[in-house]
This record gives sequence, structure tokens and C-alpha cells, in this order.
Amino acid sequence: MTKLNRETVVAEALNLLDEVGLDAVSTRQLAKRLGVEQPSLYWYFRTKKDLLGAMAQAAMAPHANAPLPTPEDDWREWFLENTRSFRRTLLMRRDGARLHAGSTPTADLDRIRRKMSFLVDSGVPEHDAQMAMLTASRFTVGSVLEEQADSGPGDGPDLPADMPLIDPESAFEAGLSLIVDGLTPRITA
Amino acid sequence: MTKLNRETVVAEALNLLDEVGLDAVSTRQLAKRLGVEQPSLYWYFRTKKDLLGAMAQAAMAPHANAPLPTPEDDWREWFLENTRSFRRTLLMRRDGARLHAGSTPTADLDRIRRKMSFLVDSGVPEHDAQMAMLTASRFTVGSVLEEQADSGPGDGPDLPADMPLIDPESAFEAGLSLIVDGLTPRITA
DNA sequence: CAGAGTCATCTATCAGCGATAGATTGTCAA
DNA sequence: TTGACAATCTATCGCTGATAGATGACTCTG
Repeated sequence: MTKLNRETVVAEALNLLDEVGLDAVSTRQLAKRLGVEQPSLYWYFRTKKDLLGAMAQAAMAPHANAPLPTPEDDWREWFLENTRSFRRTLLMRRDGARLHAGSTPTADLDRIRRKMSFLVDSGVPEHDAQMAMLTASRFTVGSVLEEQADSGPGDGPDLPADMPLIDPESAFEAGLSLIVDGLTPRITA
Repeated sequence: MTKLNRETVVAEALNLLDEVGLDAVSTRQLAKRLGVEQPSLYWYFRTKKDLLGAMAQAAMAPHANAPLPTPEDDWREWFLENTRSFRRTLLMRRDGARLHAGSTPTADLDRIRRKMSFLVDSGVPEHDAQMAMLTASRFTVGSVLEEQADSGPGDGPDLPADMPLIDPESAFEAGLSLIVDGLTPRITA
């Protein structure tokens, strides 16, 4: 048996997550997949919450490792794309938004500061830049949370034809535009 | 023993929620408080998810029963106040946002339509009105979710003095302003 | 080479959970 | 008085996260 380690456990936990959903991720199912007994996992993680935290961090890696903006970038386009990247990453995993929201994310402060600096250098007042980043991120989490909400059988209440059930991506783009359009007139440059 | 009923169970469940938090709400604890054995609850609720759904609906009653806008209202002021009411209601209960997000809310379609009509009558294009309502509600859920995130001991990572930890209400108001400001220039009236 | 130490895993077990089956009681109607 | 139905009970199931403590397997030291 190839030896276990934190990364292997997290990787397999994310596979399990994708297959069965967050509520069905149990230490026993995970151990079974790893060919190991359930208490062995506790050598690598003090609690299941710790495991879920590590899973959340790993799941967000694509967004956390995406390139930072360069001074030539258009702030508006960058802000849109950055928020879309966040959303795409949440959508990559089943229940990605719940997993993310349930963890206490160890934010990469340096990364955030670089993004903020870029916006400030582009003419966005610091306070507005901070609020816009926060707003977009919370809006995104709220959106994906809803988009990924369990659509089990007998779930959806009657949809009246007169309010025609918007597609999640369009709704996200519309909200994102609203936020960016609210930010735009505050530019000083 | 005064007889049990759905409402009593839900009311006591919400009390329990406030005391111990969502993760610790169990049918056994709830039954104990009601002076009843645990399986008895299953007479009133088919599953625990059903109970949580009823709890969510009851918890949102203050917002769901708030007065609708009148034609004299200023749409901007009303939109702000409506979103604040939603936030306040989520904040009234411990883990209110998680409880709400975890349920499949049986939206009161007629209420929503009346709000939409008000906005449209105030000059907001229908599509923009719909997107703005959605955006504000998702932003609010995302915000309160974060605000209510378990702040157990040893939770908060080091806060550097240079990014000074914004207060939740101000951040919410700033984001809400951004959304309304994005909507404003789309008015046709 | 012997022994000590420590890493990683195991077995066994705990208390708690949501849920179901089926017996039992209480109340009201025919 | 009997029968039906509503509401609750007892007993139990399989599952969960977590802990204690034994065991095997390396590795380093003398």
C-alpha cells in the first residue's frame, strides 16, 4: 500500500465529494476508498472540520493560483474576469460553494493586497475597491450556493410560465454588471 | 401535557437553534425540551429536513409579512429598506443565513410579483428589476452567511493592522449602495 | 547487532444521530 | 360498547465522528 499523506487524503476526499455530495462525505467512506481503516484519518486531521477546511482550500486552488493583474490590464475587465474565476472555481466541485462557505478560509492577504493595489492604481478609491471586492465575492458565493442547491426529486415548486426561470449564468452576469456599473462612476482617474 | 402541534414544535426548535446553533439542533434535544420522546416528532415532520424547512419559513416570517410598497414610495429608498429587512430577519436567528440557504424556500410568488410591479411602475425596466432583486438577495445571503460564520476560539487568523477589519453593517451598506447605484442609471422614467 | 523511539496504522469501542416498526393509550362517534 | 383514529410510546437499526490503546514497521544510537 502506497503510504498515505495529507494531500492524498484531501484529493480522494474531493473525488468522494464530487461523487456523493457534501452531506454524504463520511470519514468511513473516505477511508474505504483509501484502503485504510477509518481512525487512521485522524492521524492526518484532528477533526473532520479540519479535513473539510483542507478540502476547501485545495478546491479553491485554481482561483488562488490564477495570475495577478498587471498594470496594463483594464480594471473593469479584470474585475469581471476575477469574479468569474471565483465563480468558476466554486462550480468545479459539487457543493463547492457550501464547502467554501463552511470553512474559515485562510485568505492569502498578500494576494488580496496586490489586487487592491492594482485597483487603486487604476483610479479606484481604496475604500470603494475594498467594498467592491467584498460585494462581488459575497454575491458570488450567494449565487453559486443557490445554483448548487440540492435539486432532488419533488423539490422545485410549480414554476409559473409568466416568470420564466432565468439561467444561472445570465443572472450572475447581470448581477456582476450591476456591481461594476455601481463602481464605475466612483473612479477618480 | 399540553398537546403538541406543528407550530409548537417549530417554535421550540427555533429556541433551541438560538441556544445551541444549527449543528447542535437534534431531534433528541428538541424532543427533550418538548417533554416528549424523540420519535414523536416524526408524527409532525416526515424528515428532519422538513422540520428545518418549516423552521426556515417561520424564521423568515418578519420579512415575509412586512408591508408591501405603495405607489408613493421612492423606489430607491424602498429597495434599500427591503434588502435591509431581509438582512435583519436573517440576523434575528442564530445561523439564520445557513438555515435559510439550506432550505428550498417556498417563495411567495404573488409578493414577489407585487414588488416587481412596483419597481416597473417606478420606471425600472422589468429585466433589470428582476436582476437587481436577485442580486441584492444573493449578496445579502452571502454577507450574513459570513457575518454569522462560527467564530469559535482560535478561529480568526492574525489580523494585520493595515487592513483594519471592516464592520459587517458598513460593508453591507456599501455593497447595497453599489448595487442600487448600478441600477439607478437604467431607469427610464 | 540490540534496543529505543517514533511514525503510522490497527482493533475495539463510545456516545450520539436520523429514522422505522409496531405496540399502546386516549378520545370521540356510532 | 365497540370501533376507529390520532398521538404517543418502546425498542431498535445502521450510521456517524471521535478516542484509547495495542501493534507493527522502520530508523537511529550505542
